[in-house]
Amino acid sequence: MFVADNATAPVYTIGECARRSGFTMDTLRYYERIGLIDEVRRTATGQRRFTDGDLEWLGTLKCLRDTGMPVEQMARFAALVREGDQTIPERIRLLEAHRVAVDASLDDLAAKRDYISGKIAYYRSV
Amino acid sequence: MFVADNATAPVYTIGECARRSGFTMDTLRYYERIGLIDEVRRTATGQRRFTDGDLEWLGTLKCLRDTGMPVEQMARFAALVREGDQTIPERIRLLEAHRVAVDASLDDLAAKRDYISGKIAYYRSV
DNA sequence: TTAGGACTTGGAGTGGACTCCAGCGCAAAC
DNA sequence: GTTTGCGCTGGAGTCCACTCCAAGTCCTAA
Repeated sequence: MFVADNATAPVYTIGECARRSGFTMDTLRYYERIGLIDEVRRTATGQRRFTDGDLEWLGTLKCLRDTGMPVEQMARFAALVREGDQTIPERIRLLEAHRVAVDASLDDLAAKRDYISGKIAYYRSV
Repeated sequence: MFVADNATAPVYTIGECARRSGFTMDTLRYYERIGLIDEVRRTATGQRRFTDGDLEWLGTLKCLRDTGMPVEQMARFAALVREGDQTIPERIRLLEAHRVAVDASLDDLAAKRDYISGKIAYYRSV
């Protein structure tokens, strides 16, 4: 399920990977440079080839990023993943702390949405 | 209800206003400079004195800002408010468009929170 | 085989939203 | 009445997260 046959697994150019992941090509290269993505495999001539595994990881990164996690914290998470299974408890702690933050921002956002609705209703009543 | 007696209405220093509004003093001055806040009243020696009315407006700005509205769009909203009641229909349009955006980001955030929860559950199961 | 698009690099540049600073005047608490 | 601290200005600086660039190489479809 997670480990595809390398010989036949589809690989993606950076353009295709950008299309599929929702990041730009520049962002993908940037993320690789700062260590958010492991060294991406290359063709003999040096072009990047992303795998489905890379895409899955990028999906996780997208989720963390879009929920407001700073790049630096994502980098710490990426480092933990690289270190192996013994870091799973710490990864859990990190994700739980993040979930708490996301929940708080959901609550805050919902309250503010209601405030905006109230404002609209007020303007309509004028 | 909205128009207090100016002679006795409480006024706030910029520090107090910062504490109450949730913006920093620097941000308040910055917002005034770029026209997000009307010219704030001053003491004879030039110090700012914010009123409850200012604070109410700052509450609206905080709400818009915290829900992701760019400063430039808030400035357009502020300009509409300054122009008077005939701009109310346009203000409604602006706020409704913003509410749609906020709703979308609420949905997105909730979905991503669930993804994170799933990730945590997965790590726990390992 | 060749045209045109996709990809490479390191480094510089951008945009948004603040945030800080120096050097000063004013306030208010003891 | 002085010290401690708050506030003033204009302009420069910062931070984050990209984003763009030039000059070159590579890939693919006709």
